[in-house]
Amino acid sequence: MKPGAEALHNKLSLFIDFEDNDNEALDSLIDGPHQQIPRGTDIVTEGEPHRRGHVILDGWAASYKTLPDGRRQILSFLMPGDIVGLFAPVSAVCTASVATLNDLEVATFMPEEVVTVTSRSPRLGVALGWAAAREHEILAEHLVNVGRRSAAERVAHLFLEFWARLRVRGLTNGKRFTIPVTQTIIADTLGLSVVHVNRTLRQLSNQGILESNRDKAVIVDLGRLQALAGFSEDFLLNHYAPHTLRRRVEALDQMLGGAGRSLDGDGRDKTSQPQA
Amino acid sequence: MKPGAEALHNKLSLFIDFEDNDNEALDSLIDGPHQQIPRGTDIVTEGEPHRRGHVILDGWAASYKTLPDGRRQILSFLMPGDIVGLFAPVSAVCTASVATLNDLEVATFMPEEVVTVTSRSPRLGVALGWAAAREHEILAEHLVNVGRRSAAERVAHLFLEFWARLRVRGLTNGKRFTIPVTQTIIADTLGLSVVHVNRTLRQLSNQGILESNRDKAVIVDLGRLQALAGFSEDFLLNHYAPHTLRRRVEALDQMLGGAGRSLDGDGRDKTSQPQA
DNA sequence: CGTCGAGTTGATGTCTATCAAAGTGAGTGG
DNA sequence: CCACTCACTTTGATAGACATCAACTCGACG
Repeated sequence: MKPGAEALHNKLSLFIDFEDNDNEALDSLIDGPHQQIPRGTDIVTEGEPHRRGHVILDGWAASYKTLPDGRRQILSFLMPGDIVGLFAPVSAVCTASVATLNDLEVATFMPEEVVTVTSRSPRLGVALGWAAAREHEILAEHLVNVGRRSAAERVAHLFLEFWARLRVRGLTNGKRFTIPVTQTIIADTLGLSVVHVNRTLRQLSNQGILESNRDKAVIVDLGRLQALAGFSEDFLLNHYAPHTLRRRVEALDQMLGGAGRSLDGDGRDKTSQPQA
Repeated sequence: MKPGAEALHNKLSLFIDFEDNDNEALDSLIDGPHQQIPRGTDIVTEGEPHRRGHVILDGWAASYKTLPDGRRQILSFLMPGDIVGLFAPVSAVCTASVATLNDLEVATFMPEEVVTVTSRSPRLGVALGWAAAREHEILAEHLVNVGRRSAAERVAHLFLEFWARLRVRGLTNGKRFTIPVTQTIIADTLGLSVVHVNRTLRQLSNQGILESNRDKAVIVDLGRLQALAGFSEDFLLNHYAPHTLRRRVEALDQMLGGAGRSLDGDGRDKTSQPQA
């Protein structure tokens, strides 16, 4: 497997056990032309029609919306293994922009290739749908964050999200990880001012909870960070309970294959605990 | 067509021109057992496994998340024609609750019926996927709202959203419409306190822009309300430009038709995930 | 007629924004 | 090798938006 595809593979492994033809199908998404994109570039622009899709192989990007007066809200972060424009054709034009946060390496694909991929490997299609669903989850969690949490809680939660997402892809080094994210960007994610993000970060650092700068972050005291964030077990579960998820996939496989088998009893398996 | 299904039909008409078998397929979603649910009931509970799906025929509901200490964030509103649990099987347990805001009439369906429906009418499946994608859009818009707008802007935007969504379904009476929404609920939607929502609403009323109470709202000065909200044309477009959307559907129809089989590209994959 | 949900209003407090400016550190060019 | 810039972080002072606390009104309801 190509090195850059590993993160994507790791991520999707949460949902399905890969078989040969899944791998082949997946490869067809990342076999397209690769591209190096310098930091600070918009690879998607709000209001413009959709172009090619991108699989992020290395680097980070962020999707965002801007208001006429320049205020900006970041919606989500895209990291290695994430896919931009997966279901692009669903809307006429892009509804948000996507900007690179550091130098990015991507594989590009044509929108219709998604159809090809899912027809070659329906199971992979399902996994991709799941991945999209999780993005929806994360968006919802961001809304809670911004709507109902204090600055410190928001920051704590965001860093835990980074950590969790990178971990799943095998991109962390214990409690240390790389984040190409300035305080300005954090501010635009959390609906705060840069100054206040700075003070909050400083406070977390002084309290021996979290160290961070533009390049990297170190979780010094995980327990207190989680306590601060009120990091919900459910959220963790979605990230760390592949077995639960795998069972769901099997159930759905049946649905797709048998088109009408009963699903009774599905979902009763909320048993397994997140293994942090 | 059953009366309660009209809103759903209207909504989906934005995406496809209905044909006979589409109608039949759609009917199978609402032919299931109907139910009357009193106001203030949770029809879905965060953390519990998924049960049946619901098509809302009459009344409103809201999906929300709560924090351990009781703070609450409403994620989205569900009105007649909206579907709860459309793609439920994608996650093991519900990640948000759904509560009724007034007495609700719903049709219920089993999760696997979605598969049946989309296989009987792939075009309808696509339309359902589209609808889900739009919900994703609305969620993103809520995030911008809460993260980067002032109280007055948030309120203005929310009421314009209500108006737009109801209009599409033929549920408005000019600039007057029914909303079973208390100020407490608005507060939990916008990340504000009840008191401040009240003052903001009062201010809008005093300025002759918007009149509202628990039952209904009247847009008195649409121009100023839109100006206040910075209501983007894009957002409107997504709600009012069926022709654009229709063209996209045709394009996708071709993709689906060309690439092969009915179920592989089934609508489910085209979504960025169901509401809640 | 008392209770209850909802809306309203005033007084007070605080979290966070805004304004302003200085400090760091990597990278550039002379 | 040393200015010098640029992007980013940090810190102080001040202001404002919104939260919180508390109390009152009003209509619906049993």
